[in-house]
Amino acid sequence: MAEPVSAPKGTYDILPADQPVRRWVIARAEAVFHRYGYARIDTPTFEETRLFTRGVGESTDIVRKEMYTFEDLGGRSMTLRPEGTAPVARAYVEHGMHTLPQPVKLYYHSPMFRYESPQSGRYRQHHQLGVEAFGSDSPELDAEVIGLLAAVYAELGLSGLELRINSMGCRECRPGYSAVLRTFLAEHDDELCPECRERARLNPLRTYDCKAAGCKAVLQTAPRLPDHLCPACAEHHDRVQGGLRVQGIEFTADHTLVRGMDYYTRTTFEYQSSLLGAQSGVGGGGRYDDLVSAIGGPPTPGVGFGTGVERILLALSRSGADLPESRPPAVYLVAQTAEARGTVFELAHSLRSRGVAVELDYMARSMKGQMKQAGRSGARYAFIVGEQELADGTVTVRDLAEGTERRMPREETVGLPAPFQVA
RNA sequence: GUGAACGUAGCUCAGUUGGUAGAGCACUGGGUUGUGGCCCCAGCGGUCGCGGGUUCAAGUCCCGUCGUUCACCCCA
Repeated sequence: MAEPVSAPKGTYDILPADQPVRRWVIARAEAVFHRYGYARIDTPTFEETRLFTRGVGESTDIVRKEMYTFEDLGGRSMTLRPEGTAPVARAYVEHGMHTLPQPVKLYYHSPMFRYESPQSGRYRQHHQLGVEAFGSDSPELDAEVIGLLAAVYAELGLSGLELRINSMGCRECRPGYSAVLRTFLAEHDDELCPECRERARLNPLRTYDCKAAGCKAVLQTAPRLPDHLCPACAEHHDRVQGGLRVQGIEFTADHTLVRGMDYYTRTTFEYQSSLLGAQSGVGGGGRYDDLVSAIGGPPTPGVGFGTGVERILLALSRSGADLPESRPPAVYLVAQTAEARGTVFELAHSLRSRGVAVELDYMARSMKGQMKQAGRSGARYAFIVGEQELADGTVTVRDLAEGTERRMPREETVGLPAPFQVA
């Protein structure tokens, strides 16, 4: 026997039994996206590597150590999409969407790839649902996007989420704060972990990601970002919070919330669930007013979020909610004798072409075996064809839920009441 | 990339101080010849993750490796 092959580390198969809940989550989320005026976009699974190095940022963990990058046969460097925003921004530019009425509101559902060590709720291939709105710098749009994500979670019955928000400032005020923070960190160099010393030089804001006790202690006394926002950013931040209050959304301001992509400006936010353990983030996003120009487009503001399908599923299953299961066939056809099989096969075709979901036996099972299958399949009806039915052109229709049955001509079976007609 | 625990039938697991593998569920058949979901009986199914080592003998001890889980880290 050949050596067995298993799915790559950190990946998984989405089995038939897993599909219904997943499809339900995606469909409900899409319904909410449409309600808020977002249209679907699909971008390629891989992109030129420089889209991410320029868009997401050279100093981020994603770019530095988590990308699936490869050279194609033409010698071009390609990367499996690690996040959804940069590709959608690329498509916005490439298709001249700045000529459309702004803002342009797009959503996606796509697999993402990151070379990380897997654990619960963290995979090398996972799926995100996300939205991006380009072309408006209105703080109401930030508040709406945050509210939209809350609406998605509400639609799915996901509760117990905590929302944290922050402002990263803009290109006017952030460099000033960065410099102040860098100076401060330099003064406390000996108290920082080695990685943070590096971060302090390259991108001081990244030190907020660190969980080391020493670094956290230093940052407790560090100059705070909110105190260094320019008047325009401060006002924007206030108005976002006002917009959240209007929608009745509770949040906590967290000035240490720094997300993993360098493109964020002004608003950042994150929803966390206590049901998820260490990987508590269910979804998050923010504003990225410099991203489009960074990848070669016209200066265009934008705001959006991404939320993890697997994390939603995990939180949902741990919350003990009632979740959808797979749909059974409406009818299971039973051939009592070998001679009846031909008629049953014909009947299956005829019913299916009228839109009825039909299942039947392919394993030459006994009648009892077929009845057993019929019961387990969850079908409402068993249609039984035996010697007598064969002789007079009828079929015995057994209602498996009621335990009742009657004979009727085969042509009349399609007239049975729902759920018979459920496809 | 670092640390810890775990890795036995498709699934969930048991396996005593090392003596060449078991249960439940699932699957197949049967329980007197035209009928399911319950019950009973039988059957199918395992290179004990993989590779080395110690031993007369290893699922059981040791080392390595791969994988899973948890934590660090990072994020969805």
